[in-house]
Amino acid sequence: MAESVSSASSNTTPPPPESKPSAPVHKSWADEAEEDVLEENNGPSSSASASSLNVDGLAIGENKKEARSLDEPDDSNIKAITFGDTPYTSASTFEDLNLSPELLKGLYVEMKFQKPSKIQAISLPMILSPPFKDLIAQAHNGSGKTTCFVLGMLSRVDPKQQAPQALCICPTRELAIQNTEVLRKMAKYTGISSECAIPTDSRDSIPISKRAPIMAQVVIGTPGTIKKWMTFKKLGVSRLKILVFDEADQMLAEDGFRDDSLRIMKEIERVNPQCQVLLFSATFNDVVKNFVSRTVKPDHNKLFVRREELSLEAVKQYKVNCIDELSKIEVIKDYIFEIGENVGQTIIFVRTRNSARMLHKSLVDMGYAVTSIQGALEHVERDKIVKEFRDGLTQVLISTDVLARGFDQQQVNLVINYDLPLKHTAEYTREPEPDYEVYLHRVGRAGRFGRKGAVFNLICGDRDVMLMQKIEKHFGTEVIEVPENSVEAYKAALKEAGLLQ
DNA sequence: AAAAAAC
Repeated sequence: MAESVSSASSNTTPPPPESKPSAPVHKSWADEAEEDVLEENNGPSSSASASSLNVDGLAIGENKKEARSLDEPDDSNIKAITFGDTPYTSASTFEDLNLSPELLKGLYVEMKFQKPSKIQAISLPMILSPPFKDLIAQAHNGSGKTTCFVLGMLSRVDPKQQAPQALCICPTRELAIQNTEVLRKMAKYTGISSECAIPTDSRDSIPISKRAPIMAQVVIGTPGTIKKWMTFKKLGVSRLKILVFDEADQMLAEDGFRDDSLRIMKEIERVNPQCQVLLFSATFNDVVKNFVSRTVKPDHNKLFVRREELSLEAVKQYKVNCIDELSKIEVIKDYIFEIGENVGQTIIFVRTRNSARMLHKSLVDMGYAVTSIQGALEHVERDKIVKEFRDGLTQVLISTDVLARGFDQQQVNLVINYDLPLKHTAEYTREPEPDYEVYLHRVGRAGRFGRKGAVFNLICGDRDVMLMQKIEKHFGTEVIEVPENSVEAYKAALKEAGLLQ
């Protein structure tokens, strides 16, 4: 059994991010790939008991000797670790993937893609080549992960068989809707049917117990509704060929959806042990990384990105010191809104539902046209707010972390962290911890597909200063301080970010 | 004691 560690050439569909003039100097990839493998195998995450070794250790322990790395000329930063001797050739065109003509047409005509992005070039052959191994895939925000698993699902579906063959589980309603829309667009010429499994407002909907069984060939939804449909035997999984977890680290995190996800996974595995499982996310922290590799089959493949390489170079990060809460609002309206209006749409992230309501009211009272979204709103209201934002009817959206992950709106060039993301478990300990993953996901709402963007972190008090420092250290990036509160200083920042002339 | 889903 041989392991190959390789990286693919950069063939991005969308405009690629500008290459950074001064790439950080570090050890060769061979060293890093090996280190990562070793670390995962018997590294500091000692919480994993010996049982973790019987699954993953088998694969990696064997492979260690033969691990090798191919240094690509293009500073490629995705590492592929494949299991066994199935050779995978990265796809430089979509034609390389043996897709149906209808699906190819969807990619070119509907999606307007030209060729696979880097993550697509590497992951699609792994997903689509027999024996259809499980895959854990990490890739940068906005790099085209959705296409990977949507295309993966569509090309594994047999169009002639009217039964659920692909299932995708997402952490939020908004993401399930977005993924369904992408899939329907891409599937336009294939005739493949799909269904979005999300809760409806109970008043005007037929209860699941009275509904016909699901016939759609692809089902995309949130854990609760999918679980419910399965429990009521309305969603059969015996014909399932492929199961996808979007934002997989959150879906399998202990404080995330782990219980729901595992229950769904187990049920599918019970009737259908051969079902291929794909886990996709931009982030996998060490704890969850260790856990997820034990939830998939031992012979899975994986793609990973080093933590330091994850921050998007095209999105400039800034911090602003604010004396109190009120001055946060003043910074937003007097400086950021003042000059930010012409640079595209803005998302303001807050930590709690209540802050979302409060900030929304304050800004509306001052005459600004903003909307807000959070999980306590009614479903129809949430859908409406998102639609208005997508249609460009609103420029500024205040949001809790409901939209922190995956939300893809290319016109968003500006992200404001009104509050820094905090790890909940750490809130009551002496030393608060930032939620690094959420931070990265929020930042990733700007700079979609390598576009330019900027983030303003509003810092208030010693705790925020410390949190910000930790974030900078964790990702090895410098977050530049806006030197003073003046229109000129913010203009300069946005110019530097490439958002203003 | 957050937020997410949803009972």
